[in-house]
Amino acid sequence: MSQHRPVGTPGRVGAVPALPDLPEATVARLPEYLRALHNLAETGHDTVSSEELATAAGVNSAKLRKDLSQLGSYGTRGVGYDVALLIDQIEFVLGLTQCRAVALVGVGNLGHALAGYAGFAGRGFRIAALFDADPARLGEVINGLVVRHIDEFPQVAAEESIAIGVIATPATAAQGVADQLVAAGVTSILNFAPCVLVVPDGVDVRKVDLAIELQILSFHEHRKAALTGLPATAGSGLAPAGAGRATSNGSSPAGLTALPGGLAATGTTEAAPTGTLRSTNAEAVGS
Amino acid sequence: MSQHRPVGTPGRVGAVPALPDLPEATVARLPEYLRALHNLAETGHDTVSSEELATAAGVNSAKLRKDLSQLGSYGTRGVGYDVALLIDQIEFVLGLTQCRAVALVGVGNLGHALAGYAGFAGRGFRIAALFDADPARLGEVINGLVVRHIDEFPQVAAEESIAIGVIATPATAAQGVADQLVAAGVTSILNFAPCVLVVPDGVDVRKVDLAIELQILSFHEHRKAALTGLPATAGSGLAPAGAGRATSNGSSPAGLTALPGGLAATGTTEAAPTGTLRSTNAEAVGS
DNA sequence: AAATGTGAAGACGTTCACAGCG
DNA sequence: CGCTGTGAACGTCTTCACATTT
Repeated sequence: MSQHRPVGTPGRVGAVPALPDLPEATVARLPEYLRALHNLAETGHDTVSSEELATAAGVNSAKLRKDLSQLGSYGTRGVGYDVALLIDQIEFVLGLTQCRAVALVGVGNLGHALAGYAGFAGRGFRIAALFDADPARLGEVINGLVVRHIDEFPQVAAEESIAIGVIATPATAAQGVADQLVAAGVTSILNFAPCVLVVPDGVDVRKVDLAIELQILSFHEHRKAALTGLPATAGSGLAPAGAGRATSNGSSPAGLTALPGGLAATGTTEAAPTGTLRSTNAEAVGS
Repeated sequence: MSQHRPVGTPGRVGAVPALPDLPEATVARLPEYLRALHNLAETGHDTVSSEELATAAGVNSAKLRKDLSQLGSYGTRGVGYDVALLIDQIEFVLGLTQCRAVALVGVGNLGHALAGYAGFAGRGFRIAALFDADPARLGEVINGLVVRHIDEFPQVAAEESIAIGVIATPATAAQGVADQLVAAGVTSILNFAPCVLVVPDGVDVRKVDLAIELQILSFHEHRKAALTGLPATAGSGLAPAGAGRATSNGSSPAGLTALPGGLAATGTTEAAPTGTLRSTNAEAVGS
């Protein structure tokens, strides 16, 4: 709480400003604010109020203000935030002032799509190299990049200054790949394989597991079905204007449902949690 | 809290077990436990201790025990948990006893990969239909499914009992698609488009944004670079066996970094915990 | 008057440590 | 004795409400 830096006179001297250590929850939302800000900038807005920006980013305004205040941000009371300035601030904090080179390992179904994903480019990242272990895939060209053997990684990583790796291999190969990446100096990994990665301290791992996301939704479906009793279709209202309420979620008593027998269902593996958003419900229509 | 159901005698009679309303954080971890349990089951384990399962799932044992106790789970003191039983329990709670039909909208780069993703099948989900708005893509067959026009959604949704939709369209189209899905009775949406969706109450939305994940990693890269002072590559130790420590994360003094334009921020840096998983460091090698 | 920045309160989540059971 | 289950302590995140500033 009391732990602020001596902001006495703001960034005065030459090399003063370091990175404030932001709460993780805040860090996870900054990219969202950034995206919203870029949208606003393109729409010709010069300033935004916390209310407007919060709505655009899908959070409430108090949270947004607190988040921005963490970076010692510069809003003007009575006016709002300067869009361009905020963009610079956030991009700086996120380390996006330089385009970062990332390596993608595993060019299967998903990896292929990631390699071709246009969304990375405009957001500060460049896929600098593709790797796989399968001899059959080596040499293949995707989006202008040749697929190389994973053993070439150390060399390429050094050449391209790669510090971030994306793993899109099968689960069985993921840990081995992670070890190779870490050994070659990678310090951040985005893991799409449905498994837990063990890495040394100082290496950050984030995980994206598609099946897990669906399973979480499944839980809520299950819950909603139990509450309403009727799993029917029901064409509810559209989103536009005053959205209608659907399930109340509070302290209502849970519904009952029959238990499975001695079944042994399907599935096999999955993955981890996400620090992402949850359901939103405001009144304004999106775009 | 304290809100459990009378679990007096376990899942005995016919319709006893209701859904406790679990903390979201717990729900988000259950799929991870489930995956670990399936792995254990395949390896011939009949029981697991909280310690073992926790390690396999990448969490600490106290958290795991608390999570499992929420579902009134059945561990045996002095022994551990029955693997098969726990699997059933968790699958039941997550609503995975039935295979759920999901619709995928947007068969572009990413959507294409999702349509072909094998990981869903074994995990309780079936992609039941594909949609797009682009006439050029209609009729295309992916993985045995024909791409249909989004306007056919209501009809197909009714036929296939679809309650979960996956949006993999460009951001500009996403809100419109979401409205269509909701109007047709969809109550859960997994959104891959980089935008905020506005939906009525009672509809759950989860978002997966690949660029955001990378941006979060970028932040940590930026921070680590500021701490070490040297953004060089540096091949650290391998992960296998006794993992080596990389960055010490404690109270090391913060490094300074030059600011862009006329910004000014200050402060000390420090390591922060994550809501989700973070770097792990145990000694055992993964698989 | 309008909107930011922030203490303080509250909700939520995690970790500790041990009682209690097998 | 080993391991689960859980009360209590602790820490983090969110929300409220208002003093402060332009």
